[in-house]
Amino acid sequence: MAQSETIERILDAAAALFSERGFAETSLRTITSTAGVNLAAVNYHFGSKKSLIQAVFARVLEPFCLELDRQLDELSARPEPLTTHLLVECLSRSLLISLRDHGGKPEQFMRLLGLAYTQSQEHLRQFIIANYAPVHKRFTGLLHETLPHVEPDVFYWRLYFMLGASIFTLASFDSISAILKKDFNKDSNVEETAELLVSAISGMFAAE
Amino acid sequence: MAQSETIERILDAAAALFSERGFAETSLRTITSTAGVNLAAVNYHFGSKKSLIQAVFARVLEPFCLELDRQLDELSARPEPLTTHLLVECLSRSLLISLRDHGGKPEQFMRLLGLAYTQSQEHLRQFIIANYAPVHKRFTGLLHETLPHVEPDVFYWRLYFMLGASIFTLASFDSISAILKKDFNKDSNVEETAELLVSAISGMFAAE
DNA sequence: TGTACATCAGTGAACGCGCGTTCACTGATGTAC
DNA sequence: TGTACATCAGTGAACGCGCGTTCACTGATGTAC
Repeated sequence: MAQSETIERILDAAAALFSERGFAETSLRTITSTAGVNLAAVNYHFGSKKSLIQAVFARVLEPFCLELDRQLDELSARPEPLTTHLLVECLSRSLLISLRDHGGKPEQFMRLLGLAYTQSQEHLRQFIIANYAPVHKRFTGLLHETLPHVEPDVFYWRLYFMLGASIFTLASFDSISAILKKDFNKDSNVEETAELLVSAISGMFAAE
Repeated sequence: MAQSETIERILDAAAALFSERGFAETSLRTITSTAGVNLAAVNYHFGSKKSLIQAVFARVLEPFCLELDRQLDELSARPEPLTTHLLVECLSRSLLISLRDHGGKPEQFMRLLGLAYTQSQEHLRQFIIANYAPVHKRFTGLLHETLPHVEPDVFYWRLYFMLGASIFTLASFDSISAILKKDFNKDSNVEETAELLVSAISGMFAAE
């Protein structure tokens, strides 16, 4: 039996449409007609719309977490001590590399991540926590070690500041860069913006 | 004719439900049954669901922008020069004061603001820009004057970093503070968190 | 003061529509003998 | 090699349901004369 393309086509269309409009605003009919497959194919392959949403996230989070784990191995093997800036840079690099290697777009990834947090998708939050907690714990543990003077609760809040700044900005990357082009005739790209984010976030962690 | 309570009851219920679930996930039936009014009352008083969404935002943005304008007047009247920290603090204070004076909740306000940016509500973004651009321009203009060494495009990105960190964190305030209570037995309140935000954001603007 | 009318907030029931899901079915491919 | 059957990706049409909106209507209050 020839390997089916249908599943990949559905996932591609769903990722693009979810990230643009959100989950509730995207119907299975829009997804399947965009993907050029039959309406019933989603329920045939994934069982339900909820499971499709989770599958979209798994496909994008899996490579990212593997890459981050690998990059953290490399960084930890170095002789010199870790710094806040090195670790934040490592996080950013892992994201960009894993997306580049799997044909993903950072804007789309970040919009999806933002949706997971802001739309009421309790099943999705639990799915993400259940599957990707270990590498999350590893990263935040290492990062906190570089900031021994920062209290645990303040550190925790700043993690969310970092997450919010990153998700919000890269999720709106297209519209913000369009404004920059219009107002300042300045071209932007995701890599440079990620560098600005890394600097700003490092400054934020070092505050006070 | 006795002043009708219906409109206020609808706005209260809609603000609470929208901020918890998003726009598409909140039906007019849920809103009207929560408010204890007739289903048709929304279309009678507001004309459509879209207009109701805009009315919810107007009720919360109006007092905030007035307060911010007032606070900026006060700040500008002082003899000493403005600083980044003073301005960010002023923004935070205006938000908290305007909400306190009008019975609003910062978490709800921020979740709504987050929805406006992340859910595909073009009509809403245009409505907000059309109505509240002047005070936005005034604030960002003053803030940029305190950072003469920061290029316009970098400044613009950092504005979004600030916005993202604030919206994302305060929108999830309840769940984050629940985790802090559980893991570190630490009680949080919005005012203290806002102070942490102001410090972190000032550090972020001062980075590099 | 009394009456006829206008105004308007609010109502109950129904409308058509798009939604996620289901189901009986098709047809190509793989497997057992 | 040939045949019967199993497997499974994919299909077309229909299902019931909840949605936003509409509409004819009610009843209380305000206004003109």
